[in-house]
Amino acid sequence: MSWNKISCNRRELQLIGTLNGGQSFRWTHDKDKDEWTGIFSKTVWKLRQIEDYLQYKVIGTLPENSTKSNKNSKQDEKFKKTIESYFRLNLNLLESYKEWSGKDELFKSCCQQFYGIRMLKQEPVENLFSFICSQNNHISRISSMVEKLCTQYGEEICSNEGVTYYAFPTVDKLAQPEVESKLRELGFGYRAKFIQKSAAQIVELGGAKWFQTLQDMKYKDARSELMKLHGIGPKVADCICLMSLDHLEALPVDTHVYQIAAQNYLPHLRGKKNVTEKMYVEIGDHFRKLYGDMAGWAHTVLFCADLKKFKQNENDAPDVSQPKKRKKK
DNA sequence: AGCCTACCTGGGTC
DNA sequence: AGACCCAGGTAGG
Repeated sequence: MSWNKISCNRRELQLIGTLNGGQSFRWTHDKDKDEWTGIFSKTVWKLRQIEDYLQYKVIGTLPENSTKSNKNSKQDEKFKKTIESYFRLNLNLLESYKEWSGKDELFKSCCQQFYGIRMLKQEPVENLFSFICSQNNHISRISSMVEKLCTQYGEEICSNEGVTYYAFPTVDKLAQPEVESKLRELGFGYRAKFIQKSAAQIVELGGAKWFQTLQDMKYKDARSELMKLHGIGPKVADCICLMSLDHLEALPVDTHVYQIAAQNYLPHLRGKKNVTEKMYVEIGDHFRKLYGDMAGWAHTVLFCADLKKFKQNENDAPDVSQPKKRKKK
C-alpha cells in the first residue's frame, strides 16, 4: 500500500513527542528515513510528516479489518478514520495550548519547544497492561516487556522486511493461569501476577465490553472501578482513564509530576520521600483547578518537557520556531 | 486514614 | 568489581 495523507501541520501534531513521550510503548523511530512504525487496532502502520501533512501507510492488517468488497476506497476511508481517532485530530490543539498558556506561566514558557504533544486515544486493553508493566520501572524495560507480551500472546499480523509484527494480546489470552509463571520466566518480576490476575478479573467483569461501561461513567467512578483490579493503583488507574477512556481530566501523579508540582506550584510538598494518597489528590486537584477539564492532557505536555530535560539530544523535537536551517555535515 | 516496607529486574553511578 | 540507587507504583501490614 502507498502513502496516504492527512492535512495536519507540526504544531498540531509532533510525532516524536507524542509517540515517544511515554504514552504508548509500541512505536519505533527510523531516524534515517524519519519514519515511525507502530501497531494499534490490529494493524501495522508507518507514519511520517512531510510539510503540512501527516502521512500514513498500512503495512499489514488482520482480515477482520478488511472489507470483503473490492471497494478499496471504503477501506482507505476506514484506515483514515482510525488514524484521526488515534491522534484525536478533531481537536484543535493550538487553541488548547493558547488556553493553557493563558492559565499558567510555566506552560506558556515551555509550550513553544514542546508543541504538538497530543494525547493519544489508545486501546484500553493495551493501555492497561502496558501501564501495569510501567510501575517502578524504566521506559526501556517497559517497552521490551510490552513487546514480549505481544510476541508471546498476540496474534501475528504480518511480516515485513524480516520483522514479524504482533497485535496486542486479548484479555482472554492473558487470563490463562499459566501466564504468571511464563511471564516470571520472561523477567516480568512481580508484575507477572498482576497481569494474569487483572486479566482474569476483567474476563469475569465482561471482557472488553467492560471498558465501554467505564468510558460511559464519570471519571471518578471509572477510576475507582479500575482500582479494584489487582495491581492497579491510583496512578495506573488515572493513566487508563486519561489515555484510553476519554476522561481527559484524569491526571496521573508519578515521581515526575510530583517533582514538577513541588518545584513550581506546591513548595510545601518539597523533599518528601514518596507521594501519599493525600498528596496525590492535592496535586491532581491543583492541576485540575489550574487547567480545567482537559488537565490531564496539559499535564502530559509538562511531563514530556520534564522527560526530555534528561535526554536532550536523543529526542529533541525539530525546531519550527525559526526558519529552517540545515545542519552542515 | 496515614505511613512503612517488600517487591523483580536491569541499567546507571561511584 | 560490587554495592548501592533508581525507575511514570502497588499490596499488605
